[in-house]
Amino acid sequence: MTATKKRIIESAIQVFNEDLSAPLQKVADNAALTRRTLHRYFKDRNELVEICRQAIQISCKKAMIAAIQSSYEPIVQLERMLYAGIDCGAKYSTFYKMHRSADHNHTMQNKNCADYDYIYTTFQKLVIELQKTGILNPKMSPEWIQVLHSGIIESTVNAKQINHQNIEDIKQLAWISYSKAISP
Amino acid sequence: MTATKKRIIESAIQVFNEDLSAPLQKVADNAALTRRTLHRYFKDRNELVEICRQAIQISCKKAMIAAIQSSYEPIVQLERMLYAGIDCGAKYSTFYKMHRSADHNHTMQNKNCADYDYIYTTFQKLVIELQKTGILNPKMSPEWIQVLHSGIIESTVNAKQINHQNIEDIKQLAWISYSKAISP
DNA sequence: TAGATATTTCTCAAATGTGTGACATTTTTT
DNA sequence: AAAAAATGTCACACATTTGAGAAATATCTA
Repeated sequence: MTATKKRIIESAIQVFNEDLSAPLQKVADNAALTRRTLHRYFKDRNELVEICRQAIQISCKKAMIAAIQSSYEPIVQLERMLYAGIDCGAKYSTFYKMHRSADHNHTMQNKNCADYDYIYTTFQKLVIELQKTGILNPKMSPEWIQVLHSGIIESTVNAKQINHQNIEDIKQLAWISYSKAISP
Repeated sequence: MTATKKRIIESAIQVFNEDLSAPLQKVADNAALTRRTLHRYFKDRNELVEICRQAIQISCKKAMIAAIQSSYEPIVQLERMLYAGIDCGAKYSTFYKMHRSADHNHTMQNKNCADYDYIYTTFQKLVIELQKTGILNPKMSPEWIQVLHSGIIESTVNAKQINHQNIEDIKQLAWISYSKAISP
């Protein structure tokens, strides 16, 4: 994959994340190249959108699975999953929404869906395990803890835009806030 | 304002919230009426978008200011501001973004900007006050506590869509999570 | 520097979206 | 039930967006 193609995809992800029907001219401007060049790399708009979705899936999946496999300690796994989501930034909320939107047909035949499920059943097992050992609040459902997880990630995306703070500081703030929120 | 006009605006807010450049046909479909009817109520697309923005501002401002004025106790005010945001739902994140986007020219001449500032300087004063009295964690900046606030609201929007839980239960969960997250 | 490759510029046709007039149909009001 | 008001259907002009060819220009590479 050429550098230009990557550049277009990153630009498109940024633009489409906040306006899926934005004209391709916007994507081209954002990537600092012409629309004609953009059309040489992608058959049509649909293909570009689809490739963006794939790129988001691949990078988020990779980060989340690496986080899960980076430790055997549930609490460490949970912490690293949060950091992985923060590293994905705005992509994460799209990833999250993709498998939950009403029109999405979630099926195990689809590799992406299967991986998504692996990630979130693992997450839920982690949470239940930590609730049993008294580390997490047993009164909060795993589902709530999960939406909170993505809400905190969303917060860090906003914090980055507004505050221009050090990303490591933001990560620490996020983990402190999150772990306190869900502790008994 | 007729019921139809309201219906169109609510529909448009839903659609534009997730895709600002969506075709008007989508708005019409979502409101279960024809594009022709939609055009009878609004001069053009810009007018509809602008009216949606006004509607969001009015309803969010009203809810937030009422929350502030509903008590003299800072911690109660903070709690009610969270509930007010939750009641606004998806509108809240648009409201929040409107005054913070890069191209928005934030000026005190504009009533909406002035009101927004009133709400958020009040919020910050509240937080600083509560940090002084040891109720909130003094190590977290008011800015972070604010992005967390909107992140938690975002979480409740997702929780509603996914879990179809009782809204009052979600509010309680949200407040418990938030207050713990920001306590010392 | 010469040749290959990538990008831009300009152009244009096709597709899609927007706004409106004329008239039919439905719903509401009296 | 008749009149009035609101909504739908169809047709159309116009604007914007999309996708691609052809040639000029820029960039990279040996």
